[in-house]
Formats: sequence, structure tokens, C-alpha cells
Amino acid sequence: MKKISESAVRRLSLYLRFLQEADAAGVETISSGELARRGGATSAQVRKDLSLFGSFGKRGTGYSVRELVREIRTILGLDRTWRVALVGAGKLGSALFSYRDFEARGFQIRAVFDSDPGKVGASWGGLTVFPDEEMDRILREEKVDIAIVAVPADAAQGVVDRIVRAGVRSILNFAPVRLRVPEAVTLRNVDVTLELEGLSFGLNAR
Amino acid sequence: MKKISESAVRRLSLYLRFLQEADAAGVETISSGELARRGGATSAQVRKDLSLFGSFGKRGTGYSVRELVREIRTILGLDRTWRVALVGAGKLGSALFSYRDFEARGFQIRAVFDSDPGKVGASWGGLTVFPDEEMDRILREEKVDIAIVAVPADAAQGVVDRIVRAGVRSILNFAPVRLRVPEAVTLRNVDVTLELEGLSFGLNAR
DNA sequence: GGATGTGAATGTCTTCACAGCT
DNA sequence: AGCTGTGAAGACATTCACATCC
Repeated sequence: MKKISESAVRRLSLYLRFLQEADAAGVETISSGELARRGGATSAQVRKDLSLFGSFGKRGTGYSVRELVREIRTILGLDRTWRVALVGAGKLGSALFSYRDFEARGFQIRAVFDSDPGKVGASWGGLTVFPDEEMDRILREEKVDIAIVAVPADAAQGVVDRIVRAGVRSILNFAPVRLRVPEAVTLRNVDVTLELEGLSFGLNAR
Repeated sequence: MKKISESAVRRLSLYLRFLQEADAAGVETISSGELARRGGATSAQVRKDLSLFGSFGKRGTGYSVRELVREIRTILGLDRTWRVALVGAGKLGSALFSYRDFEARGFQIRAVFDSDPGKVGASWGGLTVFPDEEMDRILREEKVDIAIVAVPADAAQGVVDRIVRAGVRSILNFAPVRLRVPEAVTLRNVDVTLELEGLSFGLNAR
């Protein structure tokens, strides 16, 4: 299969969001132009992105909203649920945990971990917070697909090493640090400081 | 001046992080190769990125860590403090507020807002949480440079419109929604759902 | 000798523009 | 006539490779 760029995947997610709104609003058909307007792209871009995966439109008419929703969900792997673990039960972890939009999109949090004995044993919406030492066992038992890392920067690499050893292949990291993972593991970073510094650059350059 | 890509700016931030660690560890000189290894790039990339802004190295030797830290800080606008407002005093807002690493990097939170009367009036580390209605006045009084939006998706566009009207030109948005802002305003998005969906795509494609 | 700075070459992503289908 | 699907062109970003300087 062709190599798909990260930005193309990101745009597909955005298209999907808008398409789901449109579907809920009863819209049946949509053109690449309309989709582009709301997805933050050009119409050619939309068509190119979709054409990477197939021919979903009708010439002269556009795309069936319903059908395109189904197609993109399949492409992105959102036609199933993913089993997620949250590592780090601090303020950020808590905010992520209670952000129930994930659940709605098929990301189920199955386990929560923390290294702080003061937090271990607490009950989080039916889940018990487990100590880091139990990670290997539980990640395997729960067949976790994706781990979210929300620990301080200096603890992140150790945590990630554990996660990798437990066989988890996808990691979303919130710690502001560059982590090393094996080739076979996919790592994404959400780095708020980096974003702020980007804004700083933009403000500075005027 | 040349146009600088967003990814180049992001890499500069990463280089800076490592350089500051190295500086703290007493390292005086560093080569593009070493910097690349830790910054997640190639040596040619490092040199190219830096050359966009000047010639900071010595041939045969490398770069002075101390000097390069100073240069990159200047380039990114981190040689000053930026005045930040936080809009949304929910769990995410609270997590961001207590994340004191921002402060250390020159991003000072000067005001907090929320639309919930139950939260308005609370004291957050010396700051009073103000109602949305006061945003226009306070953003101007406090000369806020950057607004962080941490409100639910359906409230985000309204909040952003207010922020823009108050003259703030840089916004970091955490709501999972595509916002419209005028050309002159810089908007960055941190969209956790999008990142998870990206990981889903990666897992799915095997 | 060793590492920078940078044109040239390569690779990747986006936009153009139009043939082809409905 | 209208809108998709897609090669070709163009823009942009990365990597190569080497002359240049410390």
C-alpha cells in the first residue's frame, strides 16, 4: 500500500468530524469544495486525500455523507474500540480521564497507573489505580493497544520503557521530552510548551 | 526575511531544550551531529535550520552551547516574558494552570476565566477566576499576548471571538473543533482526539 | 583534521487543470 | 452542466556532498 502522510491522516479526522455533524443534521450529499471549506483544506486536497483509499464519490454529484462517514471510519480504524491505558494519575491524567469524548470515539480507558503510593488504590470511575510495578502484567491482561503517558518529564522514559516491554505498540506522550522507542512502536507527542514557543516565535517575528 | 516553516520552529525548540540541559551539565561546545542525535533530526537539518537565522558555529569545532542557547532564545522570542490568559477553569484548565513549567519558560498566566458562576470568584494561586463577560476589559488591561482556550467544544468559537475582539493575536486551542479566526490571528490546536485517531490509523494499517 | 554553511539534488506534499463519468 | 479522480506541474522540505574556514 502507498505511504500515507501524517498530515493526510489528520485531515481525514477533520473531514470525519464535519461529516458526522452534517450527517446528524440530515445532509445526504456533499461536494469536495464544501468539505474542504470546513475541513481547512482545498477541494483538490480533499479529493486527493480520499483517492488514496478509493473512489467514494459520484461525478457530477459529490459524496454520500453517510457512506463517506463509514469509509473514513474504516480507514482510520474507528469502526472498533481500542483499549487504552492511562499512565500518570496527576492533574493532567485526571483531566484526560474525565474527558469522556474519547469513549464516544471508541477509545476505552481500561487501566490507570501511578507511581505515587498515595494515589494507588484510589477508585477512578470504577477502575482502581494500580502501581507502576503492575503495569507489565495488567497491560498484557487487558490487551491494551494504546498507552497515554501523563507523567513528569523525568519519569517519562522509564515509564515508556515499561510500556514497550509489555508489548504496547502505540504511545501518546504528554511529557515535554523526546523519548526513545524501538522502530516498531509508534510514538506521538503532545507538547504544550512547544506549541507556546511556536506562538512566541510568531509574535516575536513582527 | 525568509519564510520559516513550522517544523523548523518546532525543531529549534527541541534543540533549545537539549542545549539547556547540556549547558546545565557544563558542556561548552557541541557539533551539529550531536545536537541532531538528541533533537531527532540529521546533522544537515540542524545546520540548515540554524543557517536560516545566521552563522553561529565555528568550522572544525562546532557551536558554543552557551551562545547557541542565547541565539535560539532570541529567535524564538523567549528572551522576554509573555502574558498569558487561561480561558476555562475546568479540569484541563486546572492541569494547565498548575503546570508550572510554563512559568519557567517565560509564559506567565495573568488571568483566568470561566463561564460557570460556581467557579467565578475562586482564587487560583493568587488570581481570581473572572467571568467571561470581563474578558474584554481584563485581556486589554493585562496586555495579554496569548490566550489558552480550555473550554468545551461547543463553547470554543464564542470564546475565541471574544478573545479576538479584545485584540489578542495568538491563541492555543484545546477544544476539539476547527475554529475560525481572522487572518491576523495565529491559532494553534492541541487536539488529543486527533492524535488518538492517528494512532488508531497506524495500528489499523498492519 | 574536523565541522560548518550552503548550493544542488532529491524527495515529499500541494495545487492545477482537465479528461471522464453521471 | 457539474463534480470527481488523477497525471503533471509547482512549491516546499530534506538530504547530499563539498568547498571553506578554524
